[in-house]
Amino acid sequence: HKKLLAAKCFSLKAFGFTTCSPPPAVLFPDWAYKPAWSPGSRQVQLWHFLLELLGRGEGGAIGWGGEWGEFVIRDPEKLARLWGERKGKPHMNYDKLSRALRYYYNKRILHKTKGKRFTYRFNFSKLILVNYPGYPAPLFHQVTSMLSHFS
DNA sequence: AACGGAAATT
DNA sequence: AATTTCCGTT
Repeated sequence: HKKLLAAKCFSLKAFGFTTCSPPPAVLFPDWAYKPAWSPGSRQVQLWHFLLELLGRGEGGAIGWGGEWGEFVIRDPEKLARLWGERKGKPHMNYDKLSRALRYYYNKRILHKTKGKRFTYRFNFSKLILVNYPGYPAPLFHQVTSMLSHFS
């Protein structure tokens, strides 16, 4: 149960929040409270992880690009290594990580910037609506202001 | 490098 | 369900 709580706080971090002070019960949809073995439950998602690194300006492996929501993977194998460490998959590499990114195309979470090497783009509007249907309006504004980075 | 099918994993 | 693994094709 403690692990699930950590996952909730991590999701907060993914959107640029450093505390869990607003009650998690208000912030998270039902699936966040399901046990790990339950169908439909999840733990750390790849897009959480990417936003976490981008949010703290990690600098090395990944960084924001020029367009709205666009990001560039500067060191693909390093990013894969970090992701593998987070998920406990020591044999993770960019070939496999990028397959997971391509599965995001149909989910409307990500989009490829064609012609730009290692460059993808978040569909931020969909991201909030699709994954956090009951997102409270004040937090939505906090998220969008964090992302105004690009305006 | 990037794509996407297919099967396996958790 | 969300990847992970593998791999043939563009």
